[in-house]
Amino acid sequence: MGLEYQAPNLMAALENRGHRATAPRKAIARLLEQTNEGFTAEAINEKLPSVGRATVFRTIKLFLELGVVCKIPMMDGSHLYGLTRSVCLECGAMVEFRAATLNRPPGAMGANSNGQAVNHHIELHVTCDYCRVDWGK
Amino acid sequence: MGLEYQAPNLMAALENRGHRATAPRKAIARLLEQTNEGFTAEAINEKLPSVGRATVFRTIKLFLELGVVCKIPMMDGSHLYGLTRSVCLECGAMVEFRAATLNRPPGAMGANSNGQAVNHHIELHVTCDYCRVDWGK
DNA sequence: ACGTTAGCTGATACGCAATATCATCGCAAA
DNA sequence: TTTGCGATGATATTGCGTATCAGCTAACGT
Repeated sequence: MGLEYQAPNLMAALENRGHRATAPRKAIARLLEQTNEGFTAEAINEKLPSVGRATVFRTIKLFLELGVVCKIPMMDGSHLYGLTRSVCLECGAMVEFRAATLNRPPGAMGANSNGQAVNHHIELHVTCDYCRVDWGK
Repeated sequence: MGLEYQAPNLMAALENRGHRATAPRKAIARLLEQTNEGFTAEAINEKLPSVGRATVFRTIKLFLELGVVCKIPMMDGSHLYGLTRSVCLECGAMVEFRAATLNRPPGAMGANSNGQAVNHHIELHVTCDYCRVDWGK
C-alpha cells in the first residue's frame, strides 16, 4: 500500500480559475508534465529560451498557488519544481516511497533500492499541521 | 515505536578530530545544544554578535562534516541548522514523528496534533540511498 | 614559560537564486 | 476596432552563502 498521487492538468487548473492560457505558460506546463522529473527555475529557463526569467518564476508561483505544482527546497538553497512526488533533497532524484518502507528500521531502506547497502541516514522533512498548506490534494 | 535520536556533543566531536576549541565555536555549540530548536545562520549571528558572519557559516559547515549537526533546506531558500530532528519545512517547527503515524492515511495527522483538523497535505522529503550522506548516526 | 606555526578569525568582496519594478505587449470583451 | 487589464521581458535589487586575505591565537615543542 503506497501513497498515491493524481497528476494534475496544469493548464486546465489555470484556465478554470480565470487565468489566461498564454504561450509561455503552455510551454512550462508541457515541460513539467512530460518529464517525470523536477526542474530548477534555471533549468526551465534554459530549456525554454523564449520564456523570460521573471515569467518562469511567476508562472511557477501561479501553479504553486493553484496547488498543481509543488516546491522542493534543495540542499544548495535552490528549489526544485514539479508535480507532487517524493524527492531526495540532496540529488533531486524522484523516489517512490511506500508507507510499509517507513515502518522498517532505517537500515532496511537500502535493501529495496538498486544501490548498495551503505551506512546511510534518513531524514523526514514534512509540512506540519500548523502551516495548513493546501498545495496538492 | 518512534524514531530515536541521540543528541551528539558538538565540541567533543570537534576536538576528537583534532580541531581547535575556540571561543566562537564553543558559543555556537552551546547555542545549538541548549535550545530545542533549529537556527538559521542569521539567527545565530544575531544571538552571538561577537562571532563574525563568516565564522558562523564555517563552524556550521565543520559540524556538518563531522556529522553532529544537520542542515534543513527551508521553503524560502535559507537553511535551518540544528541537532538531527524532524522539521517542518514551512515554519521550522520541530515535530516528533512516529512510524505508526506515517502508516495512517494523511488525514489522520491532524487528529494527533493540538491544531485543528484542517485539510492539509503531507510531503515526504528524504535523502535517498544514492547520496550516501553520513551526517547523523 | 615562551616562541613558533598551522589553524582560526573577522572584514570585505563576490556569486547566485529569487523577487520587485516598470514600460510594453496582447488577449478578450464591448 | 477600440479599450482595459492581465501578462511579458528586461533590469535592478535583495538576501543567503562562499571566497579571499591579512591579522590573530590556541596548541605544541623546546
